[in-house]
Amino acid sequence: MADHPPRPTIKTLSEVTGFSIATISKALNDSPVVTQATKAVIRQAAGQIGYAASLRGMSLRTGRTYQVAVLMPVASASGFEWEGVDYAQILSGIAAGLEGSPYRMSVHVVRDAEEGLATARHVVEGHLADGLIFSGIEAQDARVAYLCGAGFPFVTLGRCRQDLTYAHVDVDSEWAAWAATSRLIAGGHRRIALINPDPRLSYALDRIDGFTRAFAQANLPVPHDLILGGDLSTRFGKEAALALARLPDPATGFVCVNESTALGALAGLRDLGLNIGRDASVIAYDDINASAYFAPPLTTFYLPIEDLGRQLGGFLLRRLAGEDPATLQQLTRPDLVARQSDRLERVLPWEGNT
Amino acid sequence: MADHPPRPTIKTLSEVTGFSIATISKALNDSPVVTQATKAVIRQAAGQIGYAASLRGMSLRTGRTYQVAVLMPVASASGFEWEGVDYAQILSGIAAGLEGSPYRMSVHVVRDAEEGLATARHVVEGHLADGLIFSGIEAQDARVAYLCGAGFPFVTLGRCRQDLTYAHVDVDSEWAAWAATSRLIAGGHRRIALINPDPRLSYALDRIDGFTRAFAQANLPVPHDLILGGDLSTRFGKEAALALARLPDPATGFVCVNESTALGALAGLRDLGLNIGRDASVIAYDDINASAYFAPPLTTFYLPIEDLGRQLGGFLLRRLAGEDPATLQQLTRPDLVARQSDRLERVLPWEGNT
DNA sequence: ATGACGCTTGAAATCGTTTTTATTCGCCGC
DNA sequence: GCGGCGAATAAAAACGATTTCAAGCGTCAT
Repeated sequence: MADHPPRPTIKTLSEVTGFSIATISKALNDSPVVTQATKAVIRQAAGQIGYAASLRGMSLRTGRTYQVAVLMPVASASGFEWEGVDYAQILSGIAAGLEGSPYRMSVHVVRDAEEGLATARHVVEGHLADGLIFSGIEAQDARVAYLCGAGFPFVTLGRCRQDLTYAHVDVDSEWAAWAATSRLIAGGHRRIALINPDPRLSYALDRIDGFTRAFAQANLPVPHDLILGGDLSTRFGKEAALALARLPDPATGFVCVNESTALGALAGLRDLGLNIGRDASVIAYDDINASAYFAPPLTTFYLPIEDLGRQLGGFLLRRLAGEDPATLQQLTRPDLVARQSDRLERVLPWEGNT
Repeated sequence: MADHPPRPTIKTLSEVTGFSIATISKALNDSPVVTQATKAVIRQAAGQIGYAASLRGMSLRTGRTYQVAVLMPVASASGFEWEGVDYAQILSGIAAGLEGSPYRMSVHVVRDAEEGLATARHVVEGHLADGLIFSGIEAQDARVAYLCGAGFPFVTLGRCRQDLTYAHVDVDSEWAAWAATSRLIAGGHRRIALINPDPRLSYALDRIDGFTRAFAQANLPVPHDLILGGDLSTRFGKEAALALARLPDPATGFVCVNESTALGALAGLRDLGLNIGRDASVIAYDDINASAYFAPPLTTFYLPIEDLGRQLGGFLLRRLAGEDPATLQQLTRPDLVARQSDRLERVLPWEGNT
C-alpha cells in the first residue's frame, strides 16, 4: 500500500491559522459569532491546504449520516426476467438531484414491498441514512405509513391511497390510461385490454380508473374481463396477450403497462398470426425509448424517468432542510408519442381535456 | 417527529453488565484476552437489549467506512437512449455478494471513464469507501492504474490490457466472439459484420480478436471493413446494420454486442425488406432475456450478470480481508442459447474447443 | 517475604467534528 | 477607579466506538 499524506483535519487548520478549532468550525459553518475578517482568513487557509471536513467526524457529532438511502426493487429471485425498467436512469436522476449537496446515495436492494418495509425499518432504527427514497407504492402502503408515523424524511415515486401527507413525485397514470383507451376507442376498437401491473400497486388502480372513465365517457360498457394484472415481464405480456386474443370475443386493442410487456404482447400476437396495426393495436408506457424499434414501432406515453429521479432527489433535499411535505408533491402527465402500432393516422387533440 | 427511544450504546451495555466499555468492545470483537464466560454474559446482554454497534463510532475510530462504492455508468447526458444494460441486476448481485457483511453499497453515477477516474480519486482521497467496484474497463485504463498505484482495494468487471495485478471478474469475450463468428461461418456466411462497442473498451478488442481468429481458423480473409464500433444503443445498432447491409458487397451475418444493438439491427434490416433468418443472420450477447421475444427470436450468448455482480461483491469482501488480488480473478464463458435468428438447425459441439 | 509473571479487566487516550460554556479584553458609565 | 457588559475567541465536553497501557490479583519460584 502506498501511504497517502495524511489529509488535513480541523486541527491542522487550527495550527496553520493560529485559531482554535472551535473558531475554525464556526467560521466554516458561517456562524454569525465570528468576524468576517476571521472567516476570510480561515476560508483562505482552508482552500490553501485543501481542507475538507471529515464526514465521519461530522456524522458522529451531529448524528446525521449525509446519506440518502434508495430502495431499489429487483425482480423476485429465481429466473431473471427483464421487466423493462431502467432503474439506473432513476438512480442517475436522483444522484443529479443530490448534486451540490454533501449527501451521497446508498442503494438497498429489495425484492418486494415487505422486504422494503423491513429495510426501511432497519435504515430508520439504525440511523443508516438521513432520508429515504422508494417506489412501487401500493394502494395501502405499509412503508409510507410507517415512515410518516416515525417522522422520518422520505420521498416516494408514486402515491398511495391513504390519507397521509408526504413528499412524492408521480405520473398521472389515470390520465394516461384514459388517453390511451380513448384513443383506441376513437380508432374503432371496442374490445380493449388493459395489461396491468400487480393490482396492489397504486398506479395499477389509477390505470383501471382511467380505463373505466374512457369507456364511461364514450357510453360503452367497460370490458372488465379484459383487465389483467401481473408483473412487468415480457413473458407476462406475451401470456396475457395470447390469453386475451384467444377469447371467444377476443381483444383487439391492447394498453400495456410498459415496453417490456408490450414487446411480449407483440410477440404473442405475432405468434397467433395477427397483423399488428391491422388486426390489433397496442399502446404502452415508454420509459426506455426502445419502442421505436419494435415491429411495428409502438405508440407510447413517454416518461422521462431521469427527470423524475432528479425531482425525487431535489425534493428529498428540501425535505431534509425542513420544508413541509405538503409543498413537495408533483404530478406529471406523460407525453404521447404517436407511432404506428395503434393504426391512427394523426394525434388527436387531447390537450385541455379532463 | 416521533422520538424514538434512544438506542443502546456500548455505554448502556456497560452499565447493564457492570463491565467496562473496553471489555465490552473486546468481548464483542471476540478478542482472545477476554474469558469465554465474560463473553457469554456480554453477548447475552447485548442480545437482550438489542445492542448493535454504531457504524459512526466504529468508523471514526477505525478509519473504515463500511461502505463499498460502485461506479455506475450512465449513457452520456443528452437524449436518453436505451443501451440494453440492466445495471440494476449487477447492483443486485453486488448487494447479494455483500450480504452478511457490515458493508453497505453506495452508488456513484459516472458518465464516462474520465469522470470515473475523478470519482475514484474522490472516493480514495476522501475516504468515502473502503473498496471500489466498477466496469467498462478500457484497454489502457487510468482508473485501474491509479487504484493499483494507490493500493486501494477494488474489483473490476472486465480486464484491462496493462500488466497489473488486480482482482477482477470477466466474461470470455474473445471466445464468445469466436464462437458466434464460427457459427455464422459454418452456416455459410462469409460477409459477417461485428457490431461492437467503443473500441477503447478492452472487451471490444477481445471481440475483434475472437472474430479474427474464427476467420483465420477457417482460412478466410477477415472482413475488417465490417467491424463497426459505437455505443450500445439501439439507434447505433440500427444505423450500423443499415450501413453494413447497403454496402456493394453487403454483410449477411451480424454479430451484435448486446440485445439493444441487436434490436436495432433487426429494425434496420427489416426496414430494408430483408428477411432475418433467410437473408441475414444475427447473433448477440444477451444479458436481459428479452431476445427470445424479438422477431425472430435471437440466438444469443447468455451472461448471468447478477451472478457476475455477486462475484464482484464476494471478491471485494475477500480483498478487504487482505486476500491477494492474484487469487481473485475469474473468467466465465457465456452459454449459447440457440434460437432462430441465425438459421442454424442445431447447436454445434463447441464444448472443448479452443 | 518478595518480586516476577500470567491472566483478566479497567482507565484513559484517541479518531474529527460540533456545541456549550468559559475566558479575555476593551470600553462605558457612575 | 471599578463593576459590568458585549464582542471575539478559546477551552472543554460530547458523540460511540477501539486500542494502548496500566492495574489488580492470585501463583509460584527464589
